[in-house]
Amino acid sequence: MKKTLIIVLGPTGVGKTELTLTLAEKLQTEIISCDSRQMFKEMSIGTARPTDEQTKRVKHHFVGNISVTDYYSCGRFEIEAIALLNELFKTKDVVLMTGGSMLYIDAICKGIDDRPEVNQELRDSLWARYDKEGIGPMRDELAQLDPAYAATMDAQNYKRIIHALEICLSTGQPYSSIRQNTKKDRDFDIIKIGLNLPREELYERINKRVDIMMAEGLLDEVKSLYAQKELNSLNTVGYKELFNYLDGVWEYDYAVGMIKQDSRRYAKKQLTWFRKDEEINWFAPTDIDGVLNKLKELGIG
RNA sequence: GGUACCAUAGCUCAGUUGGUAGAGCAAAGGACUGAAAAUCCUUGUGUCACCGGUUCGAUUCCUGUUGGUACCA
Repeated sequence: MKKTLIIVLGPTGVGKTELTLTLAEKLQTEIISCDSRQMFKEMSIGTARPTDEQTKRVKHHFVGNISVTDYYSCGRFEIEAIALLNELFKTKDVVLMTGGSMLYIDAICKGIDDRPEVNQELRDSLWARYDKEGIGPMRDELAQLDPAYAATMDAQNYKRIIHALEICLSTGQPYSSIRQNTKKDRDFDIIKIGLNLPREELYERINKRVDIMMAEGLLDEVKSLYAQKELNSLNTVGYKELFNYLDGVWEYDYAVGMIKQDSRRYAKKQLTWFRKDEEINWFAPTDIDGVLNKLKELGIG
């Protein structure tokens, strides 16, 4: 029998965790988190990571399993999560995945090109160069090394330009020749369940959740990570704003307001991404019966 | 109560020597294959507070009203 991966996705704060837990209990299975920030063990409150009580109810994977100082990427996630899925499918017909990291979801559903991992020294030197001379000369160099990519690139997006240069320089090949963007076939079925709410309601939930995080001690969590604030893992909503507060750049109330605003923007960005995915079956986060009926219709449960 | 100043986009404000108006922020839309909770792009019609007057024409000038702010009582 063909195995099935059910992915519960949606914008931040919509209520994925609770619905997925209920599903996991009904389906007697485990949960793979697909969240690029809940993996970091030092970041708990600010990422709304599942509680100990919740992870006791159902076994979770990729939650608090690495450190903020570790390097990670969607490429690694593809390799590790697919390996885990193969393992879980030995004993289970259905496995759940949930999260809102769009690129990570794509890495599982469609796969991602094999690409050499970043050489940290090269990356550091390119960023030092960017700080010094700006993106112009680097864009020109990339256009020399990879005219095909340069023709389609976003000329303002320095982060992507620098990464393309990284690949060109470390492999000696044009970035576009490595970026094949071919879809990998999976030997399991995928069902996508999307959760959403009317925009206003979603934003209210997000705002309220930020207040709850603050009450739960997010500021202390952020203080304990202050020394590492330059790490990419901490370039994260909820953390970057409070670093500004701790640095005296922002007032406390303003910083908390900015966490809310940045969270709302993140949710909007996620919805933009998900909107074009026609495979998603959309439900309200409380509509567990609707989800179960849909799954039954598809032969699950 | 008196005097002065203010009232323009969701917010903060600019502006029109009288020819119906534009910035920042917010918000919305979008791109996106290895740092993705990142990074980047696009989008500004609103009874110019209300009533009346002057004028070919008023958001702009004038009278009054309402609301706000400051000072004086």
